[in-house]
Amino acid sequence: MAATIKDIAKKTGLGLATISSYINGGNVRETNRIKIEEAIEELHYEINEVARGLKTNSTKIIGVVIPELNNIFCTEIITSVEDILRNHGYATIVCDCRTDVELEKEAVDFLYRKRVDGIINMPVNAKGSHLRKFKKAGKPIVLIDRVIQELRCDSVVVDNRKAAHDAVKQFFDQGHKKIGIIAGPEDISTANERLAGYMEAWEEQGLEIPQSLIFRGDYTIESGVEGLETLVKENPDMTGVLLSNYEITMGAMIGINELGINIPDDLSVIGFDNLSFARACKPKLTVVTQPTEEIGMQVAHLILERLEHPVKTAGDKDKNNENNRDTKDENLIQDIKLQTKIVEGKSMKTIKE
Amino acid sequence: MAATIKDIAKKTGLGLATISSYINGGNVRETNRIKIEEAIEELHYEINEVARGLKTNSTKIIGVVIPELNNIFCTEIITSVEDILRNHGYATIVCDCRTDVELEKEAVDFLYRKRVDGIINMPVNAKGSHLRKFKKAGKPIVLIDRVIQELRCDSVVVDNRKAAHDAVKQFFDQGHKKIGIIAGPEDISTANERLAGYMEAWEEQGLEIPQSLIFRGDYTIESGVEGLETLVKENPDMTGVLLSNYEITMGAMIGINELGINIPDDLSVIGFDNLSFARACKPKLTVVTQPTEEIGMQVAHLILERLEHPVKTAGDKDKNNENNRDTKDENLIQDIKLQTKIVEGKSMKTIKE
DNA sequence: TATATCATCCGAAACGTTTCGGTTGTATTC
DNA sequence: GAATACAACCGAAACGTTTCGGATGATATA
Repeated sequence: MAATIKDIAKKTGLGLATISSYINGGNVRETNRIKIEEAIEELHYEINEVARGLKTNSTKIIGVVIPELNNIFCTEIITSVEDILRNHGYATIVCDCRTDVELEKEAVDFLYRKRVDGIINMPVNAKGSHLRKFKKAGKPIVLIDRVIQELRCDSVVVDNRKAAHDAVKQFFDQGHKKIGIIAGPEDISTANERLAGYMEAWEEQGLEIPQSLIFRGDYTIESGVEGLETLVKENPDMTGVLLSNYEITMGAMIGINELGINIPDDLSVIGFDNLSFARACKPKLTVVTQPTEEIGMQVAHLILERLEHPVKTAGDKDKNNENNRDTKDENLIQDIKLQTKIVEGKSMKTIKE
Repeated sequence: MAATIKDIAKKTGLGLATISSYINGGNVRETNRIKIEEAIEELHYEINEVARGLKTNSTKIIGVVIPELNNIFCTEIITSVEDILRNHGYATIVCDCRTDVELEKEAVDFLYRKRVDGIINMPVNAKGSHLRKFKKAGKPIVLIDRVIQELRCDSVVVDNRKAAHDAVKQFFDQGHKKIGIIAGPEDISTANERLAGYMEAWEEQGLEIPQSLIFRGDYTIESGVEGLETLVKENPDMTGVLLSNYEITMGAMIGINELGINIPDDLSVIGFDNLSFARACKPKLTVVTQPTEEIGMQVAHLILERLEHPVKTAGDKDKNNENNRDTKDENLIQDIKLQTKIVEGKSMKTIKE
């Protein structure tokens, strides 16, 4: 049906190899160049990337597996990643796995069968078995936002512990004593790190944390609503609360709205991410923001680097470095950690002694 | 490197065709089944979809081209589409074209070269030349949200005119007289339809619209901020405003916040989309909501239908129906139009006579 | 003019599947 | 036990590229 390189060869009277060479940037005689271009135009020839991929054993596609497409933190990063990869000739297949481990594995397997050249993953949890195929095949893997202990590979994360610590410290500095947190689920490392930062700030004050001030949500809007209502009910004396991701922040604002709580007079809050949302809240929210665009840039550059200088797999090593096996790889691994910052709003009250 | 069907054949002593048949659900003797499965396990065989795609001339991939990944309206729809397609054995490649016509064309061309089986597009503007290749190749196209006049193909849209009309009518019903709108850009059909609905409601009242009440934004947060500030400044007597998409709604809320305007006492508003955001606003916003999940479902089913019963291209027709050319196709085309609904909040004031 | 150099061109083989048409072997029927 | 039916099996060709090694022709050099 569609025109092939053979049709072009036939039409121009040239050989297959010549057409192929021309298409891939090779030189041909001027008269032939014209003939080829005319034939391409006339037959509506378009290169068949499937065939090319089979032959070259590289698809120029990077797989991206994220827990949720419908999540601004993810999409901001992906937008940034895509931009850079596209400018380097790579396309992306984005797979949303609905925060489901099964679907995540399916997505990774699917991408493997599609023979993508590398994979970028914001993992659902801290296990990494689903990525083993890629590791074994020597194809680059870059993790976003969450690291996987059992799988050594490049990653880009933010300093979650410090982010939460600094936010909670700000509460203490402003004279707050009862500071709550709506944390994320236990199987997500960022959630645990943020909770750890929260605890660390308490420890610095030499204070014991009342357990009732910690609510474990699951990074959803609903858990934000529920968390806020629970915390407020169980801690009538709570004066501040840290909302540990964007969905929880939004959920908490809904709860605050419905309960008729006044910010910052009744309660001070520090939210997370999405500056536009923070500005649209009344009063404007103080939030911790993550450098999503920067994350995307780092991720993209990391994987491009690996695509050009692949890490040797164990099988490739020659006799010389049989002893220091893997050490080279290990040394090459890059763990990039970026810093968050706090953008001041009007949701924080200063409590006088 | 990676194991192939040949390796399995060699290892099991069976023929190539047998392995292939087994992989595709064919029957083999029980003893052979075990041998094959063992070999697959041992050699870590994974089917090569690139090779399969070349041979079968079908990739089981649907391309999705949208103006912006970083847009909740888009991602909600895609999430829903993806879910259904995946359950029918199709994967998706999502391309964000940054609301740029050039990039949109590049994305479509890219997907064509990748030989995707069909394409779903939320077009940047009303021209459709970028999709011609797919039309010509007889591959299904489904448009979302915006129709393209010159290109007859399936589409799923919402009744934008009625959506805006009903919202504005509600303002009039509540006694408002000076009702503004922050509209979208002129080259996007939904923006024009919503503006038309706004005008229609005015006409029903037999009133002339002061031009100063109409602000043309571009569907971004920034234009929402700017639009609100402009409208308020130029129309001190404006009592209500319709915000014609989610970004504009958020932007307007930022503007309202910064100007210290009280809702609904100083100004009543009706926003668009994203119910969670509406609930998080203070007071809770009244919004027009679009059925994103339903849109996604319809889109997915439409393209699945077409994949199974492809429309005949002009070239395929035989002599018998040479006269009624294309009529069959035309009749088959489905334009699905869905309705929005208004979710009441507390951002609307009733004005007494 | 003869030789060397170099750009351009070429066909065949290969990538890993699916599929066609045909062969083998087992079970069923008479 | 022969004839029949049918499931299971098989190799070769094909899908549309890239690439290898070599052939051809034009130009520069002697």
